[in-house]
Amino acid sequence: MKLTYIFKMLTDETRIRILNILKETDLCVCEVQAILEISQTNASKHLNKLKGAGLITDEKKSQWAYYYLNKDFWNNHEHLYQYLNYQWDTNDCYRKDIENLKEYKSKNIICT
Amino acid sequence: MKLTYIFKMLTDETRIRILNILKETDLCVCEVQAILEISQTNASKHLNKLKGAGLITDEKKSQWAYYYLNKDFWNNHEHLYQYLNYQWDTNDCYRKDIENLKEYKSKNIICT
DNA sequence: CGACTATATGTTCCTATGGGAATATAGTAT
DNA sequence: ATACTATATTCCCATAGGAACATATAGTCG
Repeated sequence: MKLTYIFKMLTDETRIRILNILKETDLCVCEVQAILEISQTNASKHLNKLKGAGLITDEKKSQWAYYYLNKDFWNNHEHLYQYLNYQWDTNDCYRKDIENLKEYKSKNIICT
Repeated sequence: MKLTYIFKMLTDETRIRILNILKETDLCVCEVQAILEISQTNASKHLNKLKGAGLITDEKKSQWAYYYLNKDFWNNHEHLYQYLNYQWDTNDCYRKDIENLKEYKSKNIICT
């Protein structure tokens, strides 16, 4: 895997935000869409891109596609993961997304 | 400084190679050009871009522009630096650039 | 001054990428 | 089968970015 290709995955704000919430828990497309307040197309496309690059994986359960961090990848890129975690922790935007995630989860909403 | 902006700086192979050799020593444009075997325009533009993003700094000495890593930046992005160092160390392409750098320096060439 | 070296910038071309809207596909429920 | 939900994909548009070439600027030397 080319190094520049990995960084390209990280040049989009939406993808960084997706990785941030996926580090907390696995999520399906419509949950990502709701939590980050982005369009379905957008969510699906970015998730697919991250999956293609191996940063995340998915698992289909009936009509849902659950996405989660690809442990193998991040174990092999430990420093990068630490770097991202620091950024996520210290940036209000990303922290807000995590709050949204928790609020959303607390509502026990079934995908609308 | 936006996180995605930093990653954008790292999506170009030439820029990654430049950072790799600059971590060893400061270099002027024509040295970068010679060591990486790229065009003068290319070297200058990428160096300027890295400088604009704060990843490197420069110092003008008569007609030369010496570029070097911006310590302040990399101290604030320690994990990212460690990640890059691991990549540079374990990748033959980058190691070859370092060899070229050392060979070039051993010749005591004055910028041609 | 003119010639030369080092560096920076502008122009053009080409490709890559993100987003929205619409559409397609697939699974579920009735 | 029909309706509905979840997800993926296609088309289109706008923009960004890199490379090459030419040109401009700046400093040095004679």
